[in-house]
Amino acid sequence: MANSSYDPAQIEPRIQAQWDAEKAFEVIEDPDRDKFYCLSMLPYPSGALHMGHVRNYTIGDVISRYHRMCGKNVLQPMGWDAFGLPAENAAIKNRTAPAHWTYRNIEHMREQLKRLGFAYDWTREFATCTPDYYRWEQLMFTRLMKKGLAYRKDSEVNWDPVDQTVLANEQVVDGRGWRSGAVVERRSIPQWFLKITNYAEELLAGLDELDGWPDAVKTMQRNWIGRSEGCEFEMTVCDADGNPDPQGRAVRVFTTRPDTSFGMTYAVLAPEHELVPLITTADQKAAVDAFVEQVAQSSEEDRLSAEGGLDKRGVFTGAYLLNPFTEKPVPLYLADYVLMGYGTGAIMAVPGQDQRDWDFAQAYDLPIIRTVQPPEGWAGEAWVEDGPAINSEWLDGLEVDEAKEKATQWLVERGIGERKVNYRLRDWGVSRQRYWGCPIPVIYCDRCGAVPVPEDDLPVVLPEDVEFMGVQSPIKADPEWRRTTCPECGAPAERETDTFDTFMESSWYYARYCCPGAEAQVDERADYWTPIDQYIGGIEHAILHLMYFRFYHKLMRDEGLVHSDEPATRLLCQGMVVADTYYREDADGSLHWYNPADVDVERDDKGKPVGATLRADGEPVLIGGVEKMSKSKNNGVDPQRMVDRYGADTVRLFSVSDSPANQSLEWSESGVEGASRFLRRVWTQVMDHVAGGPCEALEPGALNDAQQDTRRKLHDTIAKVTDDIARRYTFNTAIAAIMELTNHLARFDGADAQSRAVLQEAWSAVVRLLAPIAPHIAEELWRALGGDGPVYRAAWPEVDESARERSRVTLVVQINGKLRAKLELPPGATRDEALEQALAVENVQRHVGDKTVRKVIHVPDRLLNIVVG
RNA sequence: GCCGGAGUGGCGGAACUGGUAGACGCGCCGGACUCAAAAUCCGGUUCUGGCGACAGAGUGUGGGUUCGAGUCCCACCUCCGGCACCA
Repeated sequence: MANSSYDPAQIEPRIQAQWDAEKAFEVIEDPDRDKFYCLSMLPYPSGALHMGHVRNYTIGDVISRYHRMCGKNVLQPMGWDAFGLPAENAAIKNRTAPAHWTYRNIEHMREQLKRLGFAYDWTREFATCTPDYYRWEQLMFTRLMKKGLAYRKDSEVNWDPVDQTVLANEQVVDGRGWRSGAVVERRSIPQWFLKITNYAEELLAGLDELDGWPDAVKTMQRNWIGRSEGCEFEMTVCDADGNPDPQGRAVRVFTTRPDTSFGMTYAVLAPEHELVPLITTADQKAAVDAFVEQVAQSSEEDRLSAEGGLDKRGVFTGAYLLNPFTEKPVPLYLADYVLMGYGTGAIMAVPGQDQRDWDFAQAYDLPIIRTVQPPEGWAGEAWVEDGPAINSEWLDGLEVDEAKEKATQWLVERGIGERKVNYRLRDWGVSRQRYWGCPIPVIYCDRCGAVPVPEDDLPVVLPEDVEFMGVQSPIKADPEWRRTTCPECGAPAERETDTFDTFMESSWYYARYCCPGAEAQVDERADYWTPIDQYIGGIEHAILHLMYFRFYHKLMRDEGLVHSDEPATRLLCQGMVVADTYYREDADGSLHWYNPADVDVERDDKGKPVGATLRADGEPVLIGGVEKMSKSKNNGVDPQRMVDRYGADTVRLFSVSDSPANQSLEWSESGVEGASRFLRRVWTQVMDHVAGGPCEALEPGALNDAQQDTRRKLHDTIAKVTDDIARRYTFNTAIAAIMELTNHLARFDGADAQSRAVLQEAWSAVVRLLAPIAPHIAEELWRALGGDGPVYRAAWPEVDESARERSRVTLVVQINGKLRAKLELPPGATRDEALEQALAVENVQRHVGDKTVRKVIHVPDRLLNIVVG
């Protein structure tokens, strides 16, 4: 094999077959070794891999292979998030069953992953749409029902009145059903929820312990949970004169600013509030009914588009509430800016201290009383910052924090209210009115109500061999599937036909990988592997998936299934893959997008792009800038084509070489060629070295300067690459350092025996440093260098600190902070020695001239700054 | 509006703890090899002036701290991401 040229198409499948034969990446629990669980978020089997997958899985594979070489017992599994709406859409389009489409895609994508050489333990693979998997989440759900952590309540859905079906949000296009084109209605139907809010405090507090998670993700989750402290108190309904409601009704409000209560000039109920029909006065009934109807009609989108809330709408109920602080009545309104889903669905309004209340008060001509003194010259509207209380009787003069505390105590002591913590987080609605999902294991009996399917009757299997037309779920359309008997009373009953949100499957898959075949959701093997040591996935999952995943881990912990509090200790969110876009504009203004692979770019003589033409017709196209790879901008690059053309190692190398893992990666064909060129150079250089025959043993004490320099460079590089991969996730700088070293080795002229020994040490290290990133070529070169066993099992190179010691260091000489000279000195030079040497340099003398040296800053072995003036 | 993150050559990016700004790669320019081209190899490449040694300027803008600032502080501008009437 001496000097054959680098041919990835020939090498890579052969190496992959070898790994398969050796069962190279199959692992079992081993209590005597440190484990490392490295997990990339599992893919949805959409049909083919895209570059985002390649980048995600390459990052995971680099980390996995690195830790394996460091001697860890590494688990890196892979599977399929196989339920979901796209399968239903594809089923309609291709006239096949969703299951068939899904399994076929899995077959294809598995082959693609294998062709990329990822070190997965394929014996642990599963698809979440199989009963062997989802039966366990059905079991967990029935247990949660019994614990009261799963409950049913009415909630709104999108209803297509023509197709008579519920639509997912993605199926609503401009307020109309995607198939029927009918205007979508809001309908309230009973749905299942999991009480994630019971865990709000723990989910929030746990973030403080997750040192290995990006701050961005933790911040987003904190905001999403949205904890706020305040108090809830009651106000009695009354008339304009303060005479109490004969029925003794009262309204509870939540506020974070009890200190401002003396400035309450009105109060507001959400339009959906249960008291609305009960307390509205006869003369206001017509107006209130009209308003409630108007709000109900306006879709979610309308309410969202009125964001920022300039147009706050409302109506007077005719009723009043008695402000306990002033014992005076304030008018009670309905308004669309008060949400039923947060707090109590009712607020006290203090326009002086709340901008929304200010806006509403202006629009409805309500009085404004300031209760916090704004600073001098304040010309704004509501004042929401700190300041002394005013117009507040016994609170006057107190700062906000003191006044809050005093007002709260006052409410508590009188039994009017209590301290209360509220969360923005809502319970997790898990019902989906779709077919292709895990059936919710519930039976409805007229007598017994909603009954969980008994554990022995699980799983409730979703039929896979179905006709799917897209109008209605086949299990909803099939009365036979629904029909059953009540497990409690034996009377005829019906099954739930809704299925779970697919986030349910992806909330616990990581634990199932640990224990294939377990006769429980997970078994004790999960305690060996979890928590995940390194989790990798896109930032788009920062909130939903990563919150449900943490929640579900705690649910499993509380069922005694796992014994840690958090599912993953380190999280890396990789950046997106982006690419140039090119387009033409038609006469009618519509844009046509052209794939970067079909476009030639023209540049000026500085290399700046000045135009682009479509290769097919030679006519110009416009440059549209860099965007996330997408179908709509036609700037996607097919990984398969890249692997076919350049090989898996090149694709892997490029996908981590051009930017840090957590930043976006700009795809460029010439960059890929650069990666390919680098691998070919390494190949040629190693093979040239190997062609020189066996090397004698290295004698570190007997090396000349050039040989020592090379060893220093080598061991500096090993240290840097190790730190970059293990700690910093900066594979780009790791690769740059390896390239620098190979450039150095190419110039290292060594035909004598010790030079060849240095080169042998160096190449053997370079090949191992590259092995996590480009494992196939590394395997081949490792063998050529006479390495022991396969490179994936070889030991990660160790740093020889003695090789890094320097006989000369570069001392930078500055005059008044400006670089004027560089000195090569032995390490450890004193300030005076350095100064003497520096002043001997002509350029330094020239800049010092006859000026006085006022100060000398000396950073040993690094820098000397001479301050003159 | 609120909360994050980021602005550095022609481009992607490097500079990790306040100490040589521009590593590495791409692109571009020049050269070698070749009948020629591709591939490969060698050299150059922040801007301005100079044959050069060198000098001046330079990390979004304006201030500040410091012997020294891409890095720290203050104010502002722009872009990206998240949340969006959460009382």
